[in-house]
Amino acid sequence: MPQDSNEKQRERGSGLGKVSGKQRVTMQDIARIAGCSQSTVSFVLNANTSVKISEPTRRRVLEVARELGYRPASLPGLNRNRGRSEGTIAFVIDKISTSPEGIVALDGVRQIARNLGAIVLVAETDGDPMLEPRTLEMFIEMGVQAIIYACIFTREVTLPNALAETTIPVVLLNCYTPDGQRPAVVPGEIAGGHRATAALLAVGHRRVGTITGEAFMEATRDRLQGYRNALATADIPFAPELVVEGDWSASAGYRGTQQLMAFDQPPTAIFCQNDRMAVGCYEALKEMGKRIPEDISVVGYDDEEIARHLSPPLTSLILPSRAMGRWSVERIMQGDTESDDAGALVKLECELVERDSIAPPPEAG
Amino acid sequence: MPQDSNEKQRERGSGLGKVSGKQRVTMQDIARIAGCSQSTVSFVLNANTSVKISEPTRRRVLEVARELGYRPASLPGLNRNRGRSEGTIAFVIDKISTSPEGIVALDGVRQIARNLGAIVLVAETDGDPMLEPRTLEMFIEMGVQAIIYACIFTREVTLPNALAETTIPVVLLNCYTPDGQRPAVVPGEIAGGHRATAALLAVGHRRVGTITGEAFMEATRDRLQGYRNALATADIPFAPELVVEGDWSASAGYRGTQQLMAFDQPPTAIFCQNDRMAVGCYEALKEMGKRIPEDISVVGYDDEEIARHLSPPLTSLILPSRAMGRWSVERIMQGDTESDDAGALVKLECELVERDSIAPPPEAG
DNA sequence: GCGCGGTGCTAATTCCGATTAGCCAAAACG
DNA sequence: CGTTTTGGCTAATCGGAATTAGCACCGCGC
Repeated sequence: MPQDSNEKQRERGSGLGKVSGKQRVTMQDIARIAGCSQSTVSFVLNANTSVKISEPTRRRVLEVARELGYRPASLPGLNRNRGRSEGTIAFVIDKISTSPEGIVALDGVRQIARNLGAIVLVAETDGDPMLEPRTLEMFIEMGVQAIIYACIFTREVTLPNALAETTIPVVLLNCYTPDGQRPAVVPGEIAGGHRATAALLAVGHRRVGTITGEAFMEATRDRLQGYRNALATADIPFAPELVVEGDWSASAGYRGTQQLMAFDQPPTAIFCQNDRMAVGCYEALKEMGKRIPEDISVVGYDDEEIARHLSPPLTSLILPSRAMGRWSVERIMQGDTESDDAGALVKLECELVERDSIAPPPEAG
Repeated sequence: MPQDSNEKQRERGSGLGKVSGKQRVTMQDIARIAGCSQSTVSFVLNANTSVKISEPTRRRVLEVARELGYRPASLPGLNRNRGRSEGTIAFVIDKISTSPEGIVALDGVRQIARNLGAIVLVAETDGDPMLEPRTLEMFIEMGVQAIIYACIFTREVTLPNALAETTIPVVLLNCYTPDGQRPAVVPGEIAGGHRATAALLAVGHRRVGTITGEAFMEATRDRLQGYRNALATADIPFAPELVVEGDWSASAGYRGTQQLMAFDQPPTAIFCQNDRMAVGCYEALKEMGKRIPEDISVVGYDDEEIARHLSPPLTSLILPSRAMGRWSVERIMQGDTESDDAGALVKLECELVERDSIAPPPEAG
């Protein structure tokens, strides 16, 4: 009876477009569009090596699968009723235990997720080349709603295959891809370096030293860039000798400070590009009998717990970890509706926390 | 052919008992044992109301399903090869961000899990009465291999339903049930309090004050118990006035110390039941012009980061968080083979870290 | 004693996706 | 030039679970 068949078709087809498209995307659908059999789709999607699939076919299948937003329908027939891992967001990070930032970012994620009733699943991969893909694949198979891929150090990453190929929303936190394949958030380090330096310039300092992190790290480059920008803005020529390379450690701060203070014209302020180095800086200055901030001003970066407990309390910049976490979730949610400019790299501001380690330079009164 | 059928049965049945029983438990299996059809099992397990099932049948099915440890086999054909969430351990904790212990415990878990190639999934529930069960159920449905249920404060818990009912291994970390339904690890706080006090008694102190946490907390009770035991062991009568109730905060340590030192016969040593209170204790003592450890000895507890940075460095006790994490995973693994004494409550030792805050009492020379 | 409806269940079907076996054509080989 | 190999793919089938349709039985009113 043709009418029956028509009716069935209509029923099936009606969900096309938006309307929460009743029908799940199945391997059959992909096969039809990609012009191959369901089996082939199965092989491709499972990367089953027991059967060879040509590269073009493989790609076509992958392409279509992505376009249709295929997901293993997860369960056999259960697809429709039980939403296994619906409402869950995966937070995958390389290292979470070593520094507080990861945890703070996670906290931001959880705050927002909580409001939405979403469960946040966390996995730490140590950047392990075996563990990480396995973890990501597992999350995807599991059917999480979105993945937040975070790095403990701000850096460029090549998107893991699993993430490059998946159709579920992915947000990069504290890392980004060169081609902006996925939305990403990082701290505005250049602006931060600028702000830290400007805070010193604002009260009259003209010779501002800085102790950087390791040269190869982006945070170092960017914070230094901000430092230079601030000097330029204030029409102060950049003096290379006032830049000392450190390695984020307290002892590097100690040595760097000694080096800076040994000049005939030592700086009247030091911008330590993280708080741990500021600790070493404090120590060196106190050994020299210098008072902070009367004799010399200091600014840190990262606003770690210790900044509050130094004497005097250290002016520092807050890494927007929590805000990045929040942004990620918000981005995921809005992505549901408007997912056009997928590849925007967003930078969030590093706020300045003014404490008592800055004062006008001695001469400037 | 009866032989064939026999063979098949043998094949199926062979996995009974240990031997990792190849075959997954299917609805068919449940149906056979419960004496009904697969459909019926499906209806019962999905609480599908479109078909009526009598209460006795329903219960029988549920019972059998529980006994066999039924799990939705998850995927359609995937059952055999791909272990979706096989090799994953769920770590569910109430609060992880607020204090380092949770993270350290997690780290211990991950260390061991890593060696086994297992992925650790973390979820923080805030102890939320809605979120927690949802999270646990999700993990169970997801098919994780085991669940570690952790609390940030040592305490007795009533096992969430999801955990009480599930057949997958569950370990309690830093909490336990009164009836020992599941294996559990907690720190040996009584022994710890004993050890802290004994360290003071060993160098000659006879009047040892202590500042406790909040009275309702188990850690407080146990550490105090250890303190009393140590006194008793050294044949020193317990003096109630030397016990001051605090609340774990630095200011409680400060006030408690003032209170203790106001006696005609002030103590020559103070056991602060956590490091934060020891910070307040140090402060109070310094204000009074007392030297540590020459005039008065101090012991902390928890060995937080700050203990190392006090002046003089504080002798403290390490919470065995990492060890508890490790123990949990090991327990899970051995549970595969020998799962008899399920309900053992294991206490792990709190190690004493000797630094420079203990010396013999002034008079005792 | 006969339809009638409800309860409790099952047989049969269906769905998604994995897997096996094997087809076909092009490449390599003799 | 015929034969074997092998790369690339599909048809057919299978398995777990949901679902539809409907069967058997029981009590009930007439």
